[in-house]
Amino acid sequence: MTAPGTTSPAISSSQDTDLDHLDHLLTPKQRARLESIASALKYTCRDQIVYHQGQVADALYFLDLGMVELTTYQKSDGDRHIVAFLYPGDLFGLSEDGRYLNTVRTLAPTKLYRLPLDDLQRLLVQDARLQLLFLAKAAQELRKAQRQKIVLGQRDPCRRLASFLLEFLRSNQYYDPETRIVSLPMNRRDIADYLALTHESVSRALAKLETEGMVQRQSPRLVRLKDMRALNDLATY
Amino acid sequence: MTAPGTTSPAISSSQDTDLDHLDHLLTPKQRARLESIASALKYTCRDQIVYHQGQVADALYFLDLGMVELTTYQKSDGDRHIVAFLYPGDLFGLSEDGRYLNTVRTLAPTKLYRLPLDDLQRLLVQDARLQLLFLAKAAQELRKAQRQKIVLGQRDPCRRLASFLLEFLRSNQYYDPETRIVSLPMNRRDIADYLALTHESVSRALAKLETEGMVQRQSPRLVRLKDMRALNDLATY
DNA sequence: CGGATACTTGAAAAGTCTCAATCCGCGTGG
DNA sequence: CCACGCGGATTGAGACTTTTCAAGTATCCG
Repeated sequence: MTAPGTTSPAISSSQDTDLDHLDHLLTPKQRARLESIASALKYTCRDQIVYHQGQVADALYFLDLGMVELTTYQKSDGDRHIVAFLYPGDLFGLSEDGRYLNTVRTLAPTKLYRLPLDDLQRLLVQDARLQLLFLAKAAQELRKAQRQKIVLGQRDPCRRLASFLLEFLRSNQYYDPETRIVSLPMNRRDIADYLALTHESVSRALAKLETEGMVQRQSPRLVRLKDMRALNDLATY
Repeated sequence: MTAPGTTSPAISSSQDTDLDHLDHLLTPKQRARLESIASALKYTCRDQIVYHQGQVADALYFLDLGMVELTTYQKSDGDRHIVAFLYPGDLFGLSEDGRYLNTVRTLAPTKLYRLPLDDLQRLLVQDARLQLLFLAKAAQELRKAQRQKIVLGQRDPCRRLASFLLEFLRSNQYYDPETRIVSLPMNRRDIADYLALTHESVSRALAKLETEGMVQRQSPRLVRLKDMRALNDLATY
C-alpha cells in the first residue's frame, strides 16, 4: 500500500492485510479531521445489529476491531444470504437510493467508527488525497466481491470451504500461524449461508477435507490447517 | 443521480441507467480535462481483446458504446468464469499488485476511452468533485457485484436465468420495450460461464421458462419477455 | 446451397438437498 | 464438582436436480 502523496495509483493498490488500517495511511492532520466527524461505537457482545437493510443510509462505517457480517434478506423471510464477513480495516455502509442494502450484525465484541455521510463528503471534497484512500478501499471491496463470486461459481462444496478457510489467513485475531488453527467466529449455518450451501453440506465438506488430510477438527469451531498447499490448490485450482 | 456540487452524498447515489454516462454529469471543464488525458479506442468487430488478465495495469477504461465481458481464468485453462457483462457508462480496469485481474473481450462493436492511471490520479487529486463521481461508479460496481453474488447463490437455474434476462431491461441497445424482446449479444456458453451453469442447463432453463409462459424464443438469440411480473417474482423471490 | 457452429433434447450418472436420528460440546443448576 | 439439558454439529438414507455424455436439430455465414 502506498502512502498518500506518492504517485503510485491508489486504484491499483496491492492487497491489504489486517494491519493496513486506514489510520496507518493517514497524515496526523487527516487523522484529526476524520476523528472530528467520527463517533466510536463499541459492541461488547455478539449478535448486535449495527443497522438494518432498508434503513435510511446516513453514514459509512469503519471496522476497527472485531468482526461483522453483512446479510441480505430476500422477500420470503426464510431466505437470507450472507454477502460478506468483514475484518478490521474494512469499510461498510453500501446503499442504494438512500437506503442500506444489507443488515450488519456483530459476530464478536466489536469497535467501529461511524462517519456521517454529509460530513464525510465535505471532508473528501476538501481533501482529495484522503478521498483516494477511500477509492482504494472501494477497489479492495470490489476485488473481494469478485473473488467471492468465483468461489460461488465452483460446484464442489470442498473447494468453496477451502477458499473460505483460507480467507482467515489474513486475520490476526482468528488465525494463529504457530498452531495453524482457525478459530471460527460463526456457526455452520452462517458458513452455509455465505457459501450458498446447507449446513449439512458444510459439515460433510469439512469431514471430507479431514479424511483427505487437509484439515483437522479440534472442535467444531477450531480447525487446524494441516496441508496448506493442498487447500490452496483446491481453492484456486 | 445528483449533479456535482450538490450536497447529496455521492456514495449513496441511486441506480444508474444506460443514459447516465459519466459525461452527462461533468462540467465542461471537467469534460475537457478528462478528454485531454483520454484516448478513444474503437473496436469494429466482436471478440477483440482490450487487455489480458495479468498484464501490467496502467489505465482505467470507460465504456461508451457496445458491450464487453470480463472473464477470469483459473489455473487449469479449461476453467473460466465470466465476472461481468458491461454496459455503456461502466468503468473497468480493476487490478491487484499492479496487474489486471480480468481479461476484457468485446462482444459487439465497441467504443471506449482509455484513461492512463498516473494522469488520472493527478487529475483526481486536483479535482475532488470529479473524484466523487469515480467513487460513485465504484460503489455502483460494488452493488452490481453483490447482486450477482446473490444470484449465484440461488440453486434453481431458472431463477438465475430470469435475473440474467432482467438485467437487459437497463439496456437501450439490446432490449426493445415495444416488443419486449431481448437480443442476446452472447452465446449459451457465455451465459453458462456467467451463471455458473453448463450451456445445456441454460438451454433447459430457457425451455422451462418458455413452457411456463414467462418467455418466448423467437430465435436462439432473440427472447421475448412475456410475463415480466412472473420473471421478476422468480428472480427476486 | 452447403458446411460448420451453435443450440436443443435425451438418458444415465453423480452430486447435493431434504428429512431424520444421533452425537457432541457447552453452559446451567444442583 | 458433577449431572443434566439444550442447541449445535455430524452422519445416514432417499428424493430430487444438475451434470455428463451423446445424438439430433436448427441457425448462421460464406
